[in-house]
Amino acid sequence: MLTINLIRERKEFIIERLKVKNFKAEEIIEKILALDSARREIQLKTDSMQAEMNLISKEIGNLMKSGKKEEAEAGKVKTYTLKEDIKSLSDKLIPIETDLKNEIVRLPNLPHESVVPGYGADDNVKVKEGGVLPQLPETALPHWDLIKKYDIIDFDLGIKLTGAGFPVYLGKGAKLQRALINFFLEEGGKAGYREVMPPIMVNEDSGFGTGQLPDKEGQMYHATNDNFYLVPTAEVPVTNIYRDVILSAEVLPVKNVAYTPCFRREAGSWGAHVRGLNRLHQFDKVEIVQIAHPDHSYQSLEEMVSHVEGLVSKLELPYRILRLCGGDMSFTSAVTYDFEVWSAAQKRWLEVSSVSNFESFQANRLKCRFKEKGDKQTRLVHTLNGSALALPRIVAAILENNQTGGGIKIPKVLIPYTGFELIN
RNA sequence: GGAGAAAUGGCGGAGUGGUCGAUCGCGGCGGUCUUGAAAACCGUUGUACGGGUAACCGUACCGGGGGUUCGAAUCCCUCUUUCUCCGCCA
Repeated sequence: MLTINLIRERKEFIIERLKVKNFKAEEIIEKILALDSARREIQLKTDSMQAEMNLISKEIGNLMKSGKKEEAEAGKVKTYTLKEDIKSLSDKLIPIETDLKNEIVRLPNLPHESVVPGYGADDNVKVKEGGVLPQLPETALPHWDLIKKYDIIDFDLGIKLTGAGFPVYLGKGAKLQRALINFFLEEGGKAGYREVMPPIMVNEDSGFGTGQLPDKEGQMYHATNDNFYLVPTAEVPVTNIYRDVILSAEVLPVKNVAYTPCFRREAGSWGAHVRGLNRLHQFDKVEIVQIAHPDHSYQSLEEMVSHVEGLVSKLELPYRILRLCGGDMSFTSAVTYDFEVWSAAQKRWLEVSSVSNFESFQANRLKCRFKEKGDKQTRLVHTLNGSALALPRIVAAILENNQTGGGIKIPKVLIPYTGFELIN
């Protein structure tokens, strides 16, 4: 959520910037500014009426004390109409404030000045490519055939237990999941992230804080009896730790890493290119989250990108890093880097990580602020997060890229975690 | 799930209708003293919105929401959370 001050002061700038995200902001901004000035006008009136009211009440108190009952009664009479006026004015204020918030929430985050305009994946900018593309024989199998061959993931069983998109990991398949989770958490710890194990259901306030609610309501599983949402990513509970919190500047950046299963309804668009592990309703992910000083958040972003790069290269997966164009970025992001790994049998790049700086956009919703030592004013922090990493497509790439006649080779760094070198 | 008690500033803890944004203690910050530190002493100490170039001023906030009253931290209703006891339970 953009701050009202920014909208007031830099209207034209916002409109220009949002064009990069192909978002037409003029109309909403005009509406916001009109509501905002209406709000201030009413508040000014109610505040001064309230001040008068407080004054009269004090006088009545004093008169009562000194026994001047009649004068006190006269004072009371004065308040009756004043009280009614205040009530009717503040009743007007409520819908204005609601409308104002509803409108502000519709504005996406401003893309950073370095973000290029564009409409989709084709306009993204390749920043870097690493690793070696494996040469597989013509007989190489896609991962959905490999998992059947070695009996390590069962989709049909998942359909029986729950539904499509809820795979059951078996034997070495399950151990591989656990190994990857542990590997990612350990690497996060080495990079200075505190490990967090959060709840995987969150309340409405948390959903709002990170921007899933109200817009993306349909993308989350909703436990309606208790009004809880299954988390679509650990970003939600972990970032919300800092909702309504004022940090002191010395503790920044705050770095947390968390593993959670992730639940996404992802209505529509199921077909050939989302076969196997390419898209699931439930999957595992390790997420890194930073709360940063606004002056240093881009340093944090670069650090996170190189952390993720370290992970994919340690797993010996060919990868490329993209900077998303305006049109392909999320609503809340200011800058996003996507990581893709090469899936050799599908002959496709698969997105395995998205690392973003949200600047103060989430912080403003979260009311997460910090204070400089000796400073009276609070300022909004910057929040950042990134997958480090999401498991299913990493598994798909490992399975496909490392297949041999004798089985699937486990990347060296993972062997201490899996306890085996080969899936056969 | 049932019965009872409670929720106050960073923390502890007063305050049961009027000058209370809130006594006091601890902590934090600034200072005096000291070669330095500690101790002692003095001062200071929340957030948001609005007005003002600023100094500053106004308003709101005592778990959340609503009500009674000229006036609510204090009374009433409701929700949430915590604690104690009982029940159930991995």
